[in-house]
Amino acid sequence: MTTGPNRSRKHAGAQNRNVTIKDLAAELNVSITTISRALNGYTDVGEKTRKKVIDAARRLGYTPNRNAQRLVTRRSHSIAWVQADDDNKFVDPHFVEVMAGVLREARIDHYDIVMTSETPERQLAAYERYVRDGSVDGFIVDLPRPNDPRINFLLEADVPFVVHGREDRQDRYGWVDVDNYGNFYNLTKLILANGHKRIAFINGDERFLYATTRRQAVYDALRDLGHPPETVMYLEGTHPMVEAGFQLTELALADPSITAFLYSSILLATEGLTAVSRAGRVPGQDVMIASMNDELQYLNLAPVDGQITYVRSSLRTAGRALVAEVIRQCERKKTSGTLIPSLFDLGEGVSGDAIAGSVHFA
Amino acid sequence: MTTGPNRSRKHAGAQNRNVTIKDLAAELNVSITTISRALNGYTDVGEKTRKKVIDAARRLGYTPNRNAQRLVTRRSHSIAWVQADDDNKFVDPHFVEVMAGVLREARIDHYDIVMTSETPERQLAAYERYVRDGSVDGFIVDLPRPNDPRINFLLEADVPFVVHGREDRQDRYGWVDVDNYGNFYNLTKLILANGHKRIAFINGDERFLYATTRRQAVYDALRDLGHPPETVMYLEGTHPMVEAGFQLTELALADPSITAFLYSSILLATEGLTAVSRAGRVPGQDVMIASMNDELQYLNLAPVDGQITYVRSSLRTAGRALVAEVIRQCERKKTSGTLIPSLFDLGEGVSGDAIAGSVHFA
DNA sequence: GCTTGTATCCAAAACGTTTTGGCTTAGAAT
DNA sequence: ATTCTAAGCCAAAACGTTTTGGATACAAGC
Repeated sequence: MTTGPNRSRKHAGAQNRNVTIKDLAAELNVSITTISRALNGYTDVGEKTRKKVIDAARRLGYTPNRNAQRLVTRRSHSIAWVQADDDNKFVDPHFVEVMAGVLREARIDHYDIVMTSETPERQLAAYERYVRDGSVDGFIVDLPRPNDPRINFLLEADVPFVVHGREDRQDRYGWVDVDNYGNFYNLTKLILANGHKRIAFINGDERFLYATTRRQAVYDALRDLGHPPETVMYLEGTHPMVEAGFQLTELALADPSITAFLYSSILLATEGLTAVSRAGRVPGQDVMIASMNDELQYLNLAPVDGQITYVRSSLRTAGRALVAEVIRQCERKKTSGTLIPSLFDLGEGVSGDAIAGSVHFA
Repeated sequence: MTTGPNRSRKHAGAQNRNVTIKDLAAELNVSITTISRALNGYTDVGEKTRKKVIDAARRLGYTPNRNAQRLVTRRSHSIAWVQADDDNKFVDPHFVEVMAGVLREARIDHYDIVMTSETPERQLAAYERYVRDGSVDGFIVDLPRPNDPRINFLLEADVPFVVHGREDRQDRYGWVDVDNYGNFYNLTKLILANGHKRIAFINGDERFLYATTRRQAVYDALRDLGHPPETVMYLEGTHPMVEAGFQLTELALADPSITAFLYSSILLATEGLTAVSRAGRVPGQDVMIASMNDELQYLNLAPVDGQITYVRSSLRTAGRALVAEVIRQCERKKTSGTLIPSLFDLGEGVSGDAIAGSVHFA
């Protein structure tokens, strides 16, 4: 007598059997080939037959078994999105915003998004498994780091994927990104144009490339406009950038020569605003607060209206573009990078045009 | 000549073929049956053979094709989580918190979570399709409404699912919930015990049952402690409860007899705190702010420390329980409801014990 | 009448597993 | 010597599709 496998896999059993292509064929006295071809829109089935098939399919509630389809076509019509779960860190409102776009776009093309979280050490293993077991057709890669092993692997495996963000091999894969450099260059320029002599820059986590790019942009702007690097007090938050906004701003407030605060995220900025207000400083009057605004839907900016100068950029749009791109690759159309456009949006009390205006300061 | 289907489904092509069970069998000169049984831990394969198989599998990088497994076992080892995408509404920080738990637990049991967003009208269709095409083994249902059609359908289809929240048929399915009634009953009791005579209650969206339950709890507490219903000014936010906190609080502030503010979510509460402070009122001194705290990881409560009295309850834990329960059903163990325990957590300036203490007010 | 073409249809193979129901062989029990 | 048991292996069927390579019938062209 043989016994079952070690990890007992009891069957769900008693699953009310769904109607199959065979049932349909029997019902209509045609071959299963005809059913399949009728339903998939081939031209070699007569119009009356096709109608008969479609009607019967609807009537009997026939839906092709996805697993059989996946097996024979070798396509799963799903894409994987592996989250880094380094204990508590992957939860980030920015991420949800992207996800909204991802899910929306995937739905349109009838793709499924399969989401997993994995600890950093085991992430790569998850990718490998998904590639080898045929679970998914492609991948979304988030928050790339320098020389990211996930990208190494996916390039090597030659499997469709898209990156949210860029690194040095950006010409070898599809990516979607905001213009981090341009936006922070312009924000810095704007602050300087308003006469500020010292700036606190609260950046994101430099383990991720977007933060590095932003830092470079800020210092480049300083240099190009003839200001010394000491103009900025540089502060780095850790990902996801919470708890940081308040504390780091308080730190910067200790130096009274600082009159402008530049934040890498609107989330940091709103916290910073609280700290600034508590310290008795008045945004738009004796201090300027600038930030990137990723248009987090849940975040109510009404209370801080007119107190923060920001550049808007839709993470949701980025999410949609991500899926569009990876699906394009799955269907073997050409690969390309997508730059998500940003909008300059100035708070109240703004004078002049977008770049020159806002909270003028001697 | 016949032409292809209307919606052209080009194959991804050139997929470097993965190693199959046949390859492995050929390599080792054993049958595929033996490979399968060796890898799945059956006892009718010799130990030397099993070792040989396992070694070769690792060496050649063999991973069983998931789609073939799904087809033959009729189990997908994945569960669906369909989000309502009524344009902008499904993005909610509470949701992410639950998701963190969901993904974490799913990973442990090697289940995949397939996520979709669907417009409200088409949600049910998504459920039907998933049931019929064998994509998933079970479902997670979020934010149940009264007589929820999704629950009707899933009960009818007799397919594993779990509900985050409860409604009147809670004995017929597995669910996970916080003790909404108990928590708000106690919070109200606490406010009254501190001598407050008028309370503003900013609740969540009553289209969802948790909000209704909370309202009932508040009014029951009033009644049980002999206070008239007019004690509370009732304000309802719309889901997801953003933009509401600030405005509704301002509205309530217009009535100076109100000295306590009770919020359905810490998100509302922090916004409300801003409004209260702006109005020159001092939390913990001339006004009390109480709330449910769902332990949103990204939300920095340090700045508001000691100013809000709350009951803590982990949405992440709820997420984990959701998955555990639905998997239990998929594997045909018994079904049960899970109540997520809450913690009373009082702000600074608290006197006395958890229920009687906090911000005493004449 | 014979060929060619066209419109419909279909049998069978294939996808990569798991599972069923054996079949050997070797040793123990009779 | 025969029967029984257990250990170890395997061929074949099955899961539900899609796709290949015809087959059939009928009309048109010669």
